[in-house]
Amino acid sequence: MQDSKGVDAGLLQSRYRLTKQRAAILRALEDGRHHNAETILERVREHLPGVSLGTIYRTLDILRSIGLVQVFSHAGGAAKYEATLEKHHHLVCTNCGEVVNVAVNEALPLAQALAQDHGFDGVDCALVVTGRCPRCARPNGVAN
Amino acid sequence: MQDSKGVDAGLLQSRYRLTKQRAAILRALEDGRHHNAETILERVREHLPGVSLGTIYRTLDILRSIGLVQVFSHAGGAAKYEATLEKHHHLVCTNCGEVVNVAVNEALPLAQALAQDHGFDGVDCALVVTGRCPRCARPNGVAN
DNA sequence: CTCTCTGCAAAGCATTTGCACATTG
DNA sequence: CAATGTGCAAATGCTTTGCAGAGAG
Repeated sequence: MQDSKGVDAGLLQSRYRLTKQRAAILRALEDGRHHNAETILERVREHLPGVSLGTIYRTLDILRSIGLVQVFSHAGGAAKYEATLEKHHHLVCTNCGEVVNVAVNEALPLAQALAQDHGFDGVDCALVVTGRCPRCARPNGVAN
Repeated sequence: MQDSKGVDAGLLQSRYRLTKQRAAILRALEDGRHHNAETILERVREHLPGVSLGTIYRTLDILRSIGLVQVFSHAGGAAKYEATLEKHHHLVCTNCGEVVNVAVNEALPLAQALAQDHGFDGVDCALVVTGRCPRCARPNGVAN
């Protein structure tokens, strides 16, 4: 909880209030992993039993809009949310939507240069590599 | 239509039949741009009026599962589908889901190395950079 | 003749939204 | 007390799926 100050900072700087629900949602994302709305609700309810799913979604959308959270959606499944903590890369399975974090060992100015060239505001976690995760990878054109 | 042979090749090599519906869907994606299922349906119906939306989704999922199509999903909107034509990068807006293609000027062995290290089967279009597109980019923490 | 594919329509489900009340500054 | 946030529940809309008939090999 000592570095939750750091996590909360972004919200405090924004035009949004830091309510106890929002703080709890940020706390639920502090493990740096990827959770869907349902899982986040469970984790938040451990501390705040009354919270509703609508609030989870509304808050996650706010956090996303101010860049504190990244979203990974894939067809036919719930989106996965991750707090923007430290700079790192992602491996996303094009089949099942699995997301794996990869530590950054070297700078990647190329990605940011690309983004800038097209007027994009780059975020911290800039690089996403898509492919088949080991579980989904199959020798040939075998479905799913 | 002369390079549709190339597009169709992947399907022919798979265990799936190359029906006229599937060929039409591939043709609808030949422009290399990003379309949602509804738009693809419209384009396909110009040639095959009877096609249903269910077939579009079923086919797109097959194409995705054999690597012929890439999907970009974002919360609160329809997924966008793109044929895997030439190697290129993507800029994805974390706010509105806008996808912009970026030509590849230099090789990116780093991304593929990352994927391999984690047992991922890399696909052709490997690099996705997430950020705010020019329309969504705002000076400060202003929502949406 | 068997297996695969398609159209249709219904179902499923994640996400969004309206509204009344609570909370915050 | 004015503005923002929340809970609840209903609505929305994309996507999936079951089934019967059509089509392909």
